[in-house]
Parts: sequence; C-alpha cells; structure tokens
Amino acid sequence: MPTLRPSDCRNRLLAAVTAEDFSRLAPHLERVPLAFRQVLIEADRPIPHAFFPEEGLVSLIADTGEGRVEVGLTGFEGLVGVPLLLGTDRTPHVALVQAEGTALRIEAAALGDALAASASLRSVLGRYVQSLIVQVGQTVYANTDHTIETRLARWILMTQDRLRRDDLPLTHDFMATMLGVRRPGVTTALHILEGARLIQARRGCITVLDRTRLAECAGDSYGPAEAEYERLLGRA
Amino acid sequence: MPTLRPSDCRNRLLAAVTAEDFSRLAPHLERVPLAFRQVLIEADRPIPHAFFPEEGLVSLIADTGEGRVEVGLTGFEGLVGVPLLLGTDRTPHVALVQAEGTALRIEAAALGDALAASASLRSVLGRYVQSLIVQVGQTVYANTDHTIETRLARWILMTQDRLRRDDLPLTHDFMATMLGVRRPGVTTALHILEGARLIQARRGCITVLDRTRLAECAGDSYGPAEAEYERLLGRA
DNA sequence: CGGACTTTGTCCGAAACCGTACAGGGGCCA
DNA sequence: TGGCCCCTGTACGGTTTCGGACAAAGTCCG
Repeated sequence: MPTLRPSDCRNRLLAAVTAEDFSRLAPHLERVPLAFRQVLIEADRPIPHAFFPEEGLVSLIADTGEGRVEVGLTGFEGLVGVPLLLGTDRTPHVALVQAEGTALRIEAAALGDALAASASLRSVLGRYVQSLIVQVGQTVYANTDHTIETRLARWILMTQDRLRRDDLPLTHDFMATMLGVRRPGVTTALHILEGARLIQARRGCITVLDRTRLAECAGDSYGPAEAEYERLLGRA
Repeated sequence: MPTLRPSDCRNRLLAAVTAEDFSRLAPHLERVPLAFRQVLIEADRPIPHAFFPEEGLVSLIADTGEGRVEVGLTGFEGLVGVPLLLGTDRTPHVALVQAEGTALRIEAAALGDALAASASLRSVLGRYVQSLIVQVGQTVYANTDHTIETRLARWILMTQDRLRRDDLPLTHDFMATMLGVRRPGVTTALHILEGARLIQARRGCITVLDRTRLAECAGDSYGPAEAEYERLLGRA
C-alpha cells in the first residue's frame, strides 16, 4: 500500500498536523468504510483503533443500561477514540456510526507511539479534546434549558456541519433517541421548523432550507462549541 | 519556602503521581485559599494557574451569556484548569468556587514544562480528563432523562464525595442554579428527600442521613463517572 | 431590641413533555 | 399486484416543570 499523503485525506485533524507528525502517522493509517449503525467503540472494552473520519457521522453515547443519550458528535473534523489520547484504552461511552462514510483508522499502539514522540501532535489532538469537552458542555446546556424545537435545530446544524450536504438522512425515531425525547415530540418540532420554512422534511430525509435562521432558532445552544473548534484548529 | 512533600498535600492526583513527577511539580506548587464564589477561571481569558484542590468545591459552568448550567464538579480528587493539559490557555467555561477550601496552584508555564518532560504525568492527568468527560456525559444524561428529585440526589452525593462531610453548606437557590431549574423546584424536591429520611435540611445546610438510599434514588445517573475515576486513578 | 436582608415555604395558571395508542402512507419485495 | 414493514401524523390524559408572586421564618448587625 502506498503511504498516504496529506492531500489524500479529508480529515481536518490530519490536515492540521505538521508534516513531520503526519509522516509519523501515515504508515499506520488505513482507510476503512464506516457502515450505518456500526459500533466503533464498545462500552468498557479495549479500544483497538482510533478513527479519523473523512465522511459520515459518529455519535458518542452515554449508555447506562437503561437510557441512552447522545453526548457528542464527531465527523471529518474530529477523532473517535479520545480515551486513547488520555492514557486509557476504554470508556463507558459508545461510538456508533450514524451516517455511513469512510475513516482513516490507526491502531491504538501506533497512535500511542506517535503521541509519545511528538509534543506538537499531542497539542493538536489535545485541542480537539478541549473542543469536544465544550461540545458536551453545550449539550448539557441545550438539554437542560431548551425546548425540543431548539435542541432539534442545534442537532440538525451540527449534523449538517459534519455531512456537508443539505439533505440529511434522518428518521424521526432516530433523532428522538439522540435527543433523548419521544418520537412524536420530534415530529411536532419538525412541523414547526418546516412551517417556518427553515427545513423541509420528507420520509427519512431532512433538507436544510435556511441555515441562518435555523441557527437563530437554536439560539446560544449552537455556536460556542463550533467557535471553540475554529479558534483551536481553524485555518490550519 | 520549604519544598512540599507528597504527604503534605491532600489532592488525590498529586498523590497518584510518581515520586519523580512530584518532585518536578513540587517547587512550583503554592498553597492558596479558595474563597467562596471566587472565580478561578474566567471565560475566554488566559488561565494563569492550574489548581489542585485539597479542600472545597469548584464548579465548571457553561455560561453562554443567557443561561448558566453546571457541567462538572471538581474537588480534592481533581484538577481545575484542564485546558492547560490540552494545549490551550483558555476556555469558554467558568470555574467557580462553591465551597471554600484550599488548593495547590501552579503556574501554567511550569505545568506545561512538567507535562512536556514526563509521559507518566501526562498519563495521570489525562486519565483525570477522561473521568471528567464521563462526568459531563453523566450530567447530560441526568439533565435529559431524570426528575429534579433524582438530579438533586446525584448532585448531593457528588458534593458529599468532594467535601467529605455529612453537613453540606448549600442553599436552595444555589442548587437551583447548578441544576438549571427553578428555586421552588428544589424546595419541593428536598422535601421529598427529607420525607424519605434520606437527608435533613436546615437553613443553608443539607445533612446526608442515608447515603445508600440516596444513591438508589439517584439511580444510574450516579455511579458511572465515579467508577471511571476509581478505575483510572483509584488506589494509587 | 429592631430593622434589613437572606432563605425558605407555598400557591397559581400555563406550558412543555411524557407514555401510549392507533391510523394512514411510502417503499420494498415476492 | 398484493402484502408487509417501517416511517410519519395525530390524539388523549396525566405528570412535570415553568414563571411569577408573596408570605413566613431565620440571621445578622447596628
């Protein structure tokens, strides 16, 4: 297999890494498909690989036996397998593919070696962890203080950011699970957003019509986490 | 100032660090008081110090202008200033002292030097970050799926873990802000817990009477984060 | 002791959301 | 074409929580 070049991969973290760090990682990167509903990380089991997604969407889910709630979302801007950066090989959170795509994966040991060898790599990936913490914090805020309609607007925006399309393959039932609400609650909230011409809903598909006003609808639940990411990893 | 010895400090992370790492940090550690309502970290401003609390309680708050919600809690088991571990000098989250105490603080630059020099130190502090992420994830779960009563039980337990006493200096208004609910909602929920003899409430003070049943009341919102901490940093 | 302030207890109508159930519609496959 | 399954729309009563207001009780300090 020819060694990957930076221009060959479409993950923003890998693009932000120095040339030297990239060359350290590249021999170990393997492009793999992400299948819908594939579990990339199981709860409390050794994490064999970290994934740098290029296309698709991955949810981080707190699954405490009874309820399941999404706590974070990762796409081509991030990395799945954060515990590997933090000195452990497992986590109670689950990583689940929500929209198919591809990722560059690397074995845990190879990632660990690269991290041990490079402070600049630790810095880039550490900054991503910081932006993820802020994202989870915003999820706390949204789920605590906001209506389903608002939270749905935030979630659609975050999904669109990561899928880079206007048509999002999402069912009501699926969104309800992610937001931790009833399915009919999602149906009603979508009707409101649709009535305001912010989105258009078809069976299994949401189309974003007016991103700007959708962001207004999401209020301050959307924005801080995205700003933090751009501050830490933007234009790199 | 005589250099600190490990036995002189009562922070669990400092206790978990190797002797060599400790000797790297010790010359830079300075014991400071934590005053009630003191702001240790301001939103989006350079973080001058990291703090290893020994006594007292510090909240991590997502403060997006409008609403404020607590996303995490740190005491003698942790570290305030996580962004400094992750390659940045600021964060949109606020760190606010909720119960007075003391902490060992270290300048950002000195901490950065120690981290750059020691993989084992990075591992210990990184594992704390992992446990913090799980804690914030549990906060998402609790605030999404549970009643005020349940969330209050979780919050009292977490506070007691960190203050190591049965009498907790807490007003209803204060707890309401932390949980992101109305103050009368807290009053009502406390009455329920008090009626079940799990706690006793006096003006400005909550006394835990039955920790075991309080944990049952908190359900699965309490536990996973604490288990993750013990797995990663316990008996060290 | 008396006054000011903080904290706690209680109440009201209104809104959001829940759990559950069921009917209609779209798409897929035999 | 017919049958089946998944997705969507809608309904209903019940619970939780909200937003706001006000009164009672405790604490502090002059």
